[in-house]
Amino acid sequence: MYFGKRIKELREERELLQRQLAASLEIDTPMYSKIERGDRRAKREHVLKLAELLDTDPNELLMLWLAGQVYEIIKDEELGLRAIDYIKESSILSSKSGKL
Amino acid sequence: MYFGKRIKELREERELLQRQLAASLEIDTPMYSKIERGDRRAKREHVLKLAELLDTDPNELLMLWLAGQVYEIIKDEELGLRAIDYIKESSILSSKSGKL
DNA sequence: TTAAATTAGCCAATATTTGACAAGTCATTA
DNA sequence: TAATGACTTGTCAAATATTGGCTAATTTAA
Repeated sequence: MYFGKRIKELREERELLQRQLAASLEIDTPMYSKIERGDRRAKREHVLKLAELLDTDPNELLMLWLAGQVYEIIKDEELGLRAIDYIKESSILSSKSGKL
Repeated sequence: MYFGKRIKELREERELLQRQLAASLEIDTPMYSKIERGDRRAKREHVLKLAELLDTDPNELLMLWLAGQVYEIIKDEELGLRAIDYIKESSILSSKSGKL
């Protein structure tokens, strides 16, 4: 499950149209369509707004949105998994102790 | 240990000057300095070239370089670690089975 | 103090991303 | 079949971000 697929799923459950969500996000329908298909990246504010509009957990959407961005970086990289393991190990995120 | 810090370490071990590496990479010294301090991002080709010039494992440098980029995305995000855990779990990387 | 090495700040060139539009497909219905 | 509505595709210019290079400042070492 990835971000675009998830918001499409939720939109269909709520029986909303792309043009309705697009209007709420103040973007045009083609743009929204592209976000749903992963062709364009949603802005952070759009993710939060979508969680509202779709009445769903913003953290779930944010997490999927972030994962998508990280994936974009490592998808073609042999060492991608090792790199994210390395980040986890250095545990700089939770401890706020340093930077990469 | 992060990318910039590591190449600085290696450079000093080899007793090389920034301007020497900069010249080899065909960028100017201030630019190289910024890469070392994490102010600017090295290009992938620069990473490989640096591994050569510093006579070190290219995979180590590439991994650190990737980790730095991933870190840039999640560093200020509460959900950053969950996002990378999610990527690992979905194991789309090794299996090449899908996308986020 | 000098000179070399490194860093900081700025700016223009370049690249990437964004949003908008027009036109297209596809499915449904009159 | 024709028309309508929902969604998608492609293209383009505007807005943003990134890059590289220059000058000047700062730090370091002799």
